[in-house]
Amino acid sequence: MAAGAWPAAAAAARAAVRTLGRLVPRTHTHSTAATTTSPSSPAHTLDDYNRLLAALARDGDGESALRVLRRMRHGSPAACAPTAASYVSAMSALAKAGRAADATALFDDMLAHGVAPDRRAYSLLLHVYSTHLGLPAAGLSVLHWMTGRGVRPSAVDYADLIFSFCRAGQLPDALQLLDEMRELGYPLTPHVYSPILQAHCDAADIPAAEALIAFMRASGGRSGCNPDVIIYNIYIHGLCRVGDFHAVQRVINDSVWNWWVPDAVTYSTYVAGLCRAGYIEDAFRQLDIMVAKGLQLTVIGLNILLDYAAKDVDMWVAKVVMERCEELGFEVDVVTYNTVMEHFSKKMQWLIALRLFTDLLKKPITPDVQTYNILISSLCRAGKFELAKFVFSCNGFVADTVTCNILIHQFYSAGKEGELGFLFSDVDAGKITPDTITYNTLVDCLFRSGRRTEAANLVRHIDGGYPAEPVAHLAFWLVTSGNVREALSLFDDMLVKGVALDAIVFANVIKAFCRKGPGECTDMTQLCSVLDRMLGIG
DNA sequence: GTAGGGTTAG
Repeated sequence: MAAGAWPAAAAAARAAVRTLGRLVPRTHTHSTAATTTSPSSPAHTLDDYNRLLAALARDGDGESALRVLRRMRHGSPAACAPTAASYVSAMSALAKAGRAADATALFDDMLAHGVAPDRRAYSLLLHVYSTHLGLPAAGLSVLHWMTGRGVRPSAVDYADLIFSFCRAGQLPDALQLLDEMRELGYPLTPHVYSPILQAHCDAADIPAAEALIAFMRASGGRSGCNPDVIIYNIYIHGLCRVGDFHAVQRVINDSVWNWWVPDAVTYSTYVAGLCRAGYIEDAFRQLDIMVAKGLQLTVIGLNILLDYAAKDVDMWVAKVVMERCEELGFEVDVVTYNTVMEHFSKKMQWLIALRLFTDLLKKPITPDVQTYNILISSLCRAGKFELAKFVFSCNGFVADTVTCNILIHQFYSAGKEGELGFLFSDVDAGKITPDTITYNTLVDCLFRSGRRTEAANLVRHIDGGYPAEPVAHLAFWLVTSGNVREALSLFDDMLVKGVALDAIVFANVIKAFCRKGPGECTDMTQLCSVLDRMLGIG
């Protein structure tokens, strides 16, 4: 699907660029010449621009879309002023490029340039607010706004909002919109109901899920909203989560009477649920049943099965099952390899993990960052630090924060922190951005290797000073190592700098005191006085 | 609109 769409989009973009190449002035200095040579057909030119923008939207190339838009505004001929359609494409390109906030800014830009938004523009703005930015309330105000301006929202707009309210945990708002849709005569499809059902299932509220499905069935006749296979799959997943496998079996048994046919996802969900609950044998039994029905386990189902089979039964099962799946022509993807490699890595079987990695390279599967991180972690755990460094420096591998965290932890644990230069040079160059876990790990490592002052200095300077989690780690270590006075002066210093003590710091101080050993009474007294000082009441 | 994977914690 995606594989076909991309070349098509790229071809469309290329075609549009070719067309524009003839019509658009190449540089501003030659604009006069270009204007004279180009046929003066502004309508045609605008159409070409919009076709180009549409192609860029499909490609998610926000930067180029903005460039094209600028060119339309400032380049000549002036007749190419962007229309609502141009803005919609550019917004869509930005949203696809992960620049949702820029997309909403572009909508304002459109208004500022006196271009009236059309229905698509409103819908896209609503979509970006609700789905991309996770701000359903803002999306809802777009809905009211467009309604007020006489633009009737589509059923998709409502579905967008319902989905986004559900995801934000605001179920009552979603239900209210559903009512509104019904009152206004919009068609209610399973698509609209599914996020609501999902929300009930996520909350393990099975009675509510059942009520919703019963309601759909009851209203099914005329408006044609019988629950479909996806609805039942969501429900079955919910039943699996609460461990009611009898109900799962019943729902599947009753499927014929309820006009739906269980598919590969139904059974994969069932099998995965059984695995998660520890019923591995039942899982394999259902696997047989589904295969007998001509259904294949989906990749995701397979990956979950492998995950749990390896954990609970025997790690060799994972490798055998995976090889068997490949023989049977089941789809196997990078996650499958990562899952199995991780198990062998955790069991200290670095050679097998490495072997799986080389197998993967021979297949049309591309390893991702996680694959490399699992491999690096596995090699470090086995003490193969040179090999880990080699993998790190392999062509085509781009290390991320997790790589960094793994390496710091493992090299410090082995007393090899002196060899981390290769990593820190990438961090300094801005190729890798440290996160909270990086700093927590560094604090732990520095402290354990006896570099207490360095740990304290680090915490004082990162992220503008004293971020909560690293402070909590430092406090834990100071207390457990008996340096309570240093912990107190750390808190004093934070107070002076106006940094409040996060709850997690309190939690860690208490944990540290409780762990210090059997001298509970004296410790408890000291703990109380430390807490008083922290609260500023001592 | 349906299931899945990597790092720290003493």
